[in-house]
Amino acid sequence: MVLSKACTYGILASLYITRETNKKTGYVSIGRMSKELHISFHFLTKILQELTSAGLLTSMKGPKGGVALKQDAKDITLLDIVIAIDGMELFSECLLGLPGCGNEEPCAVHNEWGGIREQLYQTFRSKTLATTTQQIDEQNLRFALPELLDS
Amino acid sequence: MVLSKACTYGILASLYITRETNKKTGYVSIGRMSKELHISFHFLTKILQELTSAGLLTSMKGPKGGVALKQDAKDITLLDIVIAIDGMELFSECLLGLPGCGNEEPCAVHNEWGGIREQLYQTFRSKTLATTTQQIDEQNLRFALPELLDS
DNA sequence: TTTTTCTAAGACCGGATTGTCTTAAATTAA
DNA sequence: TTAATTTAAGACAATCCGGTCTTAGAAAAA
Repeated sequence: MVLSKACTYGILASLYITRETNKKTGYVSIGRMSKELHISFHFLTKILQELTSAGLLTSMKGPKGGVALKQDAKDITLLDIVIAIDGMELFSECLLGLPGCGNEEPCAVHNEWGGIREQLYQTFRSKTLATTTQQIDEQNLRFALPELLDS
Repeated sequence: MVLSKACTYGILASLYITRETNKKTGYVSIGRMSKELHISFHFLTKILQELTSAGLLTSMKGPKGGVALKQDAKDITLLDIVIAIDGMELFSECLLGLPGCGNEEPCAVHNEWGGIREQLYQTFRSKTLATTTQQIDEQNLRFALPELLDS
């Protein structure tokens, strides 16, 4: 798995918050969000706390409370969220896990992976919450988990 | 982590086997290999068993036994090894983990991730054990874990 | 045949990640 | 002030992966 589950939940939740705060001012309830995105409430809360302490979100307790973007949606990138939750390892580590791998001592796939990794970085960096939610609305893209089916 | 540790160990071991069987005929001892690559013997054994049951290696018990490539080194790609150990998920799954994501119902990063994923796939597919070991020798590339330092 | 050298196979443990639950604290509304 | 709503925080359980260990079994050598 390239991104941890916590990280993908963090991205989906951030997109949800962006769309909701477009509609109405104020905070978005974590309880309501967890229901609509089909993510465990307590797990989602923990993830959003990480984004809050990273300075990407603010929160408010009590009735009418919830979370909101701390910065403008055009100033938060998906890269910010990935780094806040999963850290920088994805963009710095050797694909084969060789500790000293670098330009001086490259491994067998160092150059290829370096290029791919850079594209991944630029992809996350170029997508802000604003542009991504706009894209979602225009192209009717998916950004939520489906309800789990009972089997 | 893009590849599991088991998968990277499988790649490193396969490259080692290719280089050793270049020198002498017959089988490569797992015990000796685990020492030189600094990988746990029993863990390496488990990984090599997966590669054996996937048809990439053969094994022989007893003295002078060990493992060997079942096919020619130019017919085994790094992709074969990745798929044998980690499966196809890396090359098929949605980056955001949305179950139904595809061309009909794309997620917000579907197209970008699709392109990157394809490059990753082609990189692994284009590198055979033969070409990669040749590259390692010519360019003096790293393909083994360093000995762990006592601290 | 017996011993030694190996791989085969699977039980087992520890730590990280994922996910659940409970309690506390803050804020609003009545 | 009191009650209701909501996040904060942390304990806790379950699951998966990485790694270790033990026993079995096969093949070669003595």
